[in-house]
Amino acid sequence: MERTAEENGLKKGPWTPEEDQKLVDCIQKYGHGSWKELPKLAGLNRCGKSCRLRWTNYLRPDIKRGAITDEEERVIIDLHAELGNKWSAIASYLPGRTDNEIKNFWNTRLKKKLLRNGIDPDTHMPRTHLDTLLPVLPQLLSCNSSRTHTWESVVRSQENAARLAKLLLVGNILQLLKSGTTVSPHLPMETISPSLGSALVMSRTPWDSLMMGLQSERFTPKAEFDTLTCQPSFKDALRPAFQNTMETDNMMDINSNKFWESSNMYTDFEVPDLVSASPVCLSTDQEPNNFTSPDEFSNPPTTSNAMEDILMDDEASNYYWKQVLDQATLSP
DNA sequence: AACAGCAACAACCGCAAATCG
DNA sequence: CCGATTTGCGGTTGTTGCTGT
Repeated sequence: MERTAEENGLKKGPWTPEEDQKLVDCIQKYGHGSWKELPKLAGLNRCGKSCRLRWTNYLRPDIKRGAITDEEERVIIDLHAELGNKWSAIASYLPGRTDNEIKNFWNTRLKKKLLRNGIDPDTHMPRTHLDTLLPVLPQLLSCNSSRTHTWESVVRSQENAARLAKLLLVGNILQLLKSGTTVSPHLPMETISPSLGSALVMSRTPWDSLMMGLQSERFTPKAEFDTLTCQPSFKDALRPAFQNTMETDNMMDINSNKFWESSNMYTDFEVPDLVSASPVCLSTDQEPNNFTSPDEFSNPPTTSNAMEDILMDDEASNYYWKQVLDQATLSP
């Protein structure tokens, strides 16, 4: 059993220039056939493990000094999307860079950079949490250009808001499924998004046109994210669906950029964490839903198959939901 | 000037795979 | 083949230096 350096009375902590020199001299003279034996040969009061790390991460002559370049950054992002946290594998593509350096660079900079741009650093996909919708819903509901809100126009606004909610729901489900998380259609809606359940049941209108947008290849989340520029093209991904669902009369034109620019939806937007599909998250103390639905819609189903009730509500959408879920389940 | 907060980086630890006897 | 030892990897922690108050 390996004992720690402390247990062996060996030195820990930062290396001194003298120690570095001893290590370099020793390796130049004898090589590093056995890291275990090397400290004795070099006259160092360090464990072999510490010597190896110091050599591979800092003293090796082929170490590339200086900041990681933009090009290297691009490579790291791409390889991470491909390989995950296989730092040594990623490092093998970047001559002179160590796995430790890349790992640190990822954890301290790239991770934050991706998060700032609304990208989940684990999945490299846009973070389409359903609750991102909530700040937008009031705007959707109030974006009628006319000052006089007819009941019909209000209902229509709400229908479109619900459509947006559903669209984001699909994106979230796809993301969860593709990331390997199992989502049962029998889970209550609150499991997926406690705050959005009531919003989703507001409208029970057919939304086949929404699905047309979804089915368009442009929706594929990964294809919509430029890993190099870290710019999610979330807007463009959603646009096809809205071209079909949004009415131009009394509604802000979804194509005019006015909505997107003012909604702050994907720029400088603080994107919350992905919701977990785990029943652990089935708490009732979630943030209150700041969306007030009309009375007739204010009783979201609470039974165990509530989600199924909602998603499979009408025949038109039933077929599409099954397709979407099947597709997502089959995807690697 | 002193302090707190934060980011960046170096180094350590634990575990698992590979190698050795 | 099997247990012990070594090596490699990834996650985490500790230290240092910078910046803002």
